[in-house]
Amino acid sequence: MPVKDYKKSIFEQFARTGKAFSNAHRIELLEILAQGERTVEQLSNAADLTVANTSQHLQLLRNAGLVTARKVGQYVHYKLSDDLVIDLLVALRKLSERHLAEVERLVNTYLTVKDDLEPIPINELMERAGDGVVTVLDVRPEVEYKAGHIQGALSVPMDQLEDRLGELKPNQEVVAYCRGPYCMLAYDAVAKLREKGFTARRLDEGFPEWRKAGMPVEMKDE
Amino acid sequence: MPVKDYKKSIFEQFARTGKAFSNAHRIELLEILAQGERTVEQLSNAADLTVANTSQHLQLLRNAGLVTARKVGQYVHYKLSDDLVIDLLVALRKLSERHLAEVERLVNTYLTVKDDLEPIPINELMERAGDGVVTVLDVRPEVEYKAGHIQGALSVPMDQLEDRLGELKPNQEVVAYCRGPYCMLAYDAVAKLREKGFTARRLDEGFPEWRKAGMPVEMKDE
DNA sequence: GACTCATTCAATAGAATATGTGATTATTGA
DNA sequence: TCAATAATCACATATTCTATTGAATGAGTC
Repeated sequence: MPVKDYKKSIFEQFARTGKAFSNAHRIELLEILAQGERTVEQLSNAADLTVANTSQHLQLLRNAGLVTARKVGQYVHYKLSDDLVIDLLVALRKLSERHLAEVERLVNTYLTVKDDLEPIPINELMERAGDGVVTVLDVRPEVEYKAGHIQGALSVPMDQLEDRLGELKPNQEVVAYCRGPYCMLAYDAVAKLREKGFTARRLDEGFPEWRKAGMPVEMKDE
Repeated sequence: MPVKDYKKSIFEQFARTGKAFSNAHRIELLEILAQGERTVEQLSNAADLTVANTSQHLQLLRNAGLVTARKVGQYVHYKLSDDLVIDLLVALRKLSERHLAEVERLVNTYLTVKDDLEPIPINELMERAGDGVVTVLDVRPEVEYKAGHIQGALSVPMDQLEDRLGELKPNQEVVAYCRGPYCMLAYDAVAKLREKGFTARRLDEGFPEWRKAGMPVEMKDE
């Protein structure tokens, strides 16, 4: 095989990986999988796609080596094949934010409160959580909490927050987190908590970034 | 705009960036541009595409915000809009290498000498170049050298190497570099130099990585 | 102003992709 | 064994992407 063909085929291989990121639904699926393992049905619900369609996108992602599947009974569980996929997702987010004015517009329109909430960086939360002086609040749906969460975090899904305020220590600062930079659950939670008189901030990033940073993670039990 | 639409449009924006990386020719163009600024004609030659086709791919890349163009006389010079693009290219390479067995096969087939050549990492070259004890050799085509090269490097394009061996100090170690991890020029150069009795190694990575690492760079003059 | 050259544009045909529908497979539990 | 369910497959269709061709633009030159 001449060098020219070698070059051609290696770029084709890269493009195969790139193609996985060329469709909005697939990116959404990957972002959901960045939270943790999910079944096809869960994914199709979360991304609002038909099951067949979801399945096909997953096949493509699997062929590109980005996700792996394991069958448990009649369910097939998919997950990201490793953290390099998260690296690429993060690089894609950063690049898009930097270069597409439209992204910035969308983010500003929807996350206007962003600067008011004084986000706390991962490192700082890690230190302070160790001292036991903050309540770490996971406001994602319970199923996502069960699949993996920050060590010591309390699960209070957003839609139950108002009813369960009594479970929080009144004088302790609360740090809420959710899925990642474009997830609005934690914003809503902090707004609600402050409204009710709590001292609350949100984690700078989401659960995938926390795990990626090598910080302690738990599964299932609180 | 409801949250659902917001989510939809933000993933669509990410996909727009992703699409740029979904075609082998476009990735090749980006890799070439990672070397430095190029005109449309240079790009079309290097990537072996028609000018019109090259131009169209460049439009797409420009719309995605990945490259910028400036017109000088009748020539249009394109370059990467910033280093985040290189970050994404690198992430894409790494991910593809990890997950596509085919990439590994290609790399092994063509770069079998890889381990024999004891590549020198960027940091180490930086230290040793400061002491003036190594000759740094740029074996890319001269036009690429002129567009930017490692400070103090000597330009000896691969096809002239054999005729210009006299310009090298015989007792000094030579470090050759070229475009990046999949560029074979530096491998060929090291093999040739060793054959002729020189002590030669190749730089671990290429010029884009060197510049990216914040190491000193020169343009035009040697 | 006519000419040349680099680049872009516009139109087209053909290839690849995305999605919905309905059938098929695999597994579980009755 | 049969029914129910999760997931995949197979096909048809609409859409999008890509490469090609030839014309248009626009800057420099004679």
